[in-house]
Amino acid sequence: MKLMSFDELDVKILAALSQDGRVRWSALADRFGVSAPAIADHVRRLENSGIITGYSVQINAVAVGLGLIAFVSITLDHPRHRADFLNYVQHQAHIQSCHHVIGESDYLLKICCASTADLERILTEEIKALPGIQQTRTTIALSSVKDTAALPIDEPN
Amino acid sequence: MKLMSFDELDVKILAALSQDGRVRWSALADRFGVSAPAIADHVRRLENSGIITGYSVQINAVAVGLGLIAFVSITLDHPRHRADFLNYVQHQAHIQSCHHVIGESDYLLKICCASTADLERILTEEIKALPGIQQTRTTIALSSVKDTAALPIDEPN
DNA sequence: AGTGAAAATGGTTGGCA
DNA sequence: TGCCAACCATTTTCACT
Repeated sequence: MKLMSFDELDVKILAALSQDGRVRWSALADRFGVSAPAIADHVRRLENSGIITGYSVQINAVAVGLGLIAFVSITLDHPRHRADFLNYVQHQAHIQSCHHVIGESDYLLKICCASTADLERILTEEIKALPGIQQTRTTIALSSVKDTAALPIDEPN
Repeated sequence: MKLMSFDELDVKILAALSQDGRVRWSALADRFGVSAPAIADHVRRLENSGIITGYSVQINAVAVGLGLIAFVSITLDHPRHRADFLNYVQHQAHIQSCHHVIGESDYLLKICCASTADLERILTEEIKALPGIQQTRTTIALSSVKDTAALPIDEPN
């Protein structure tokens, strides 16, 4: 993973791939007025430099029965419990994100699950059963106005 | 967008595409013991039924200078201002998510930006300038332990 | 639904500007 | 770095089960 400077074409490619991660190199080549191998070169470089970390599909969570989103603020009572906690977080697929935050609590988790019963199990049997959890505060989302992982990268002209 | 039941192969495909959104149909065909057209058929059906909503690239936010994440809780002082607020949220690329929540505040935003100066501008010039914002509370993320959009879909055996 | 083979499209490699 | 052209791989279509 080496340092890299990106040019305008790289930014255009990142913006385009954010919208359609399976777009053909040839389509981008036509759109940006270069050849397909040129696009492939840029993409390879973005991948090798660690700027592009992967590709994924976007799935309608409600349609697959995973429509409940909850945010859980967690305060740990001692730094000694941090490693176990982080290990737990990394291994649970229903924990979509975990941010170390500054302020009232230590960590903010976003949990994606099927139902309130499911959430209840995660909170009581998993999270509160971990060592060193001093306090949790759970906020349930009534609806998702917007929920994307896309970065604010604008396509240059 | 019609109702659809999914079988085991669909679940396998969704799990595989979550890990690699650009994987070749032929590779999935080999892995799951079916033909490439069979994979293509399933994927097309998942797309047409609205279960797959798109594909995207995963980008290292820090590497492109967008390493500051903040969570902003917002309380609106009157439902009349809701439409304007939601419209604002939809049109700002740096607002990655907005959930209508139950509890102390009305909405929880996740903001992705370049710096504290950038965040300051967003908060004071954009958000607090909107009509009907009664209260905001901002939490800055020190680090992201985990941050994925992947749904908890396990690959069946 | 799924298959297999043919036709079409797209990707990759290597020589060169 | 980028292009072109040829070669190779993949996707798509279609008749059939």
